[in-house]
Amino acid sequence: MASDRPPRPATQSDVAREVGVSRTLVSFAFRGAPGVSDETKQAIFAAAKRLGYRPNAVAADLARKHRSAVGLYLLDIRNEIYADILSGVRTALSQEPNRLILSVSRSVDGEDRGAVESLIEARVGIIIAATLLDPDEAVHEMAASVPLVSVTRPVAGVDSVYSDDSFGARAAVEHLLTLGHTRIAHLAGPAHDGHVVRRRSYEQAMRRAGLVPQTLCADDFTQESGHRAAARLLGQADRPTAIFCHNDQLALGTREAAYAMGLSIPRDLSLIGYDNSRTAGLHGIDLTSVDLHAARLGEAAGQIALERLRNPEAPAADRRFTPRLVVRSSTARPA
Amino acid sequence: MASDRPPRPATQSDVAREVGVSRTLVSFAFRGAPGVSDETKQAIFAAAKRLGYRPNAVAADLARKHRSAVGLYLLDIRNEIYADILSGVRTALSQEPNRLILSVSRSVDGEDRGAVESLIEARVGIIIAATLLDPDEAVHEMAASVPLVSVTRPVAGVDSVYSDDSFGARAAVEHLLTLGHTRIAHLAGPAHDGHVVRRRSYEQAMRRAGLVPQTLCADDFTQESGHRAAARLLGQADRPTAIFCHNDQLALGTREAAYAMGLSIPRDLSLIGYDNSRTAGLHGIDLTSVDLHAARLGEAAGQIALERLRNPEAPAADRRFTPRLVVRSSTARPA
DNA sequence: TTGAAAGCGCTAACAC
DNA sequence: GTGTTAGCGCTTTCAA
Repeated sequence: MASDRPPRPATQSDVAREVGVSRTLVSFAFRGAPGVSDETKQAIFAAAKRLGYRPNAVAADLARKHRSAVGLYLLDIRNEIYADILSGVRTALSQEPNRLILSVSRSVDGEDRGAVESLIEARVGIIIAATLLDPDEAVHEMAASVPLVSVTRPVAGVDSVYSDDSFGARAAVEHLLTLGHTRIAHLAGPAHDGHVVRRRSYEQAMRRAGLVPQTLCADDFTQESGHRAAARLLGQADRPTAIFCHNDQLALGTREAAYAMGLSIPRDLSLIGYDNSRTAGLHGIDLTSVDLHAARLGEAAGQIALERLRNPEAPAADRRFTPRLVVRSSTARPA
Repeated sequence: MASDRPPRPATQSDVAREVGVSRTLVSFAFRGAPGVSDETKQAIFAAAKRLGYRPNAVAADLARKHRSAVGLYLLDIRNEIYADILSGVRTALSQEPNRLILSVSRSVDGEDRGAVESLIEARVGIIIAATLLDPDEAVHEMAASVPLVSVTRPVAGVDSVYSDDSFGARAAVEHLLTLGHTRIAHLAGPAHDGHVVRRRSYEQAMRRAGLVPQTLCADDFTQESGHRAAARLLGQADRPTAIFCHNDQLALGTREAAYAMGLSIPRDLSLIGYDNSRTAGLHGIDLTSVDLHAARLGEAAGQIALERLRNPEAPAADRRFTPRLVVRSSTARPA
């Protein structure tokens, strides 16, 4: 109800006046700083409650010299790995008092400086960014304004926490090769800096096996784009017997496209995704996928962020995790 | 690189000094306010760029009288409907300059005042909350500190945007009744205020049909909880032939539990979810589900928030949408 | 243990 | 079109 809301929210001064102490003490009391007697504290909290006082984080942030808030940028809220990364970051920060400010990209198809800018303007002390699609120079530019931890993508000279995409992609392709596939296509996302590792690794593995790589780029990383792109790929005369997709969403889209064309998985088409999302493991989906341990990446990123806040001059961290191929029944020998 | 970062970020004053004008003009220029000559504007932007100036949103927020930021609280980042709600809210706000501040609950199992508090402390002008699990009084308390729009849950006297859960649940149960089921169980989430509508509606529909309702509450709204609860339910001697779940995640967990016990869907068990998430529509999942049009709820909530900001005294909005049962192949006549 | 006072970087009257 | 000025609510020395 709008009507019974006070016109002006209570401030520290109001509480101080009510109790008959100075603002300083109220400030100390609320931050749990030492030097306030227990009685005073009680009186302050009681008065605060009476007045409906809420600390103003905006004002506190402004007054504080040291910026300790952590900004977290997430590329795609519909992709589970970002939820996992968020959990991981929270785990890492849970013991610390740092505030976490979230920023989710509004474009699924590429660079979104706006979302990161808003974090910079919110004056966070450090930004954890998962996943940056911007060109390397742009990332360096951002990192010049505020410390940055890049998650899922290594950037030279910038704190980076990522999974070995080269290893993951190779494992996927080799799995298909071992099964006897030769017409293996790759469904990539749009080609952004730092997002071509899986693709390059796929292409290398193919060439090393004496095969011709065929890469198709989807418009973005969503299931819908995957569906569209896969429809093209599968409509070809000499269609591939296996497709390795940049992520699970593209793979799920591919799967729908295949079924829509009357193809069966894995009989007519073997399929591999990347992320090992919950959906991939569902009965009836059983999608072979590469697990990049997103929650662990997030946790590591959170720890690195805290260290960076403590020590701005330390050399850039570079933490690489090894992914794991999870084989399910979406892959089999070619017919 | 940490080393080439300036110790103190540039401020409006720095830019003003560099250009040789007053801070006011810099402020006006950056906000696009009228009254700054084009030349001056150019000079200001050039200087800002040179100095690496970034507006400080924290300071701006503090100085501004009128709070226009919109805070969005999301209960569960892993549930697609919240991503849909976010999209909808963004659509509604896209024409307006209001900043959107996100807050995601850290507990999936219940009330999370902390996440809402942080929004209050961030001094947002209004909070859009999806979904509040707190008791009614608690919601009223929050709404006393800051205008609130409750999404997916109607709260008397508070702006509410929701879907007709009673209708949705009835449609689900009636679908199962029509198919000939009599042992229909309901898998609910934990019983929170405002989250018993689907359950009550289920129970009513059952009684009306002369049947005995059997409701089981999962620990929270996740797939894992659904799995656990369903395992109990399906382990019974006289197990149900159909289960209507509070949401898709619980339904997917139920599905896994069923398959793990060697049951087949829909042959041995008919299953209905709620949310009509993307996963529900995948080939091989084909989950019958109730679509509550989350994106539309989000958009309506965004619009209502903007109106409330303009007119604090207007009577509380109450916008109810009608859901739609989407029948797929997870439901069939009992064996 | 407490208080006074000087900002933090910006906005928004208001005056020129 | 441009400048002056008084805060916004809080933190944080520094003194008492």
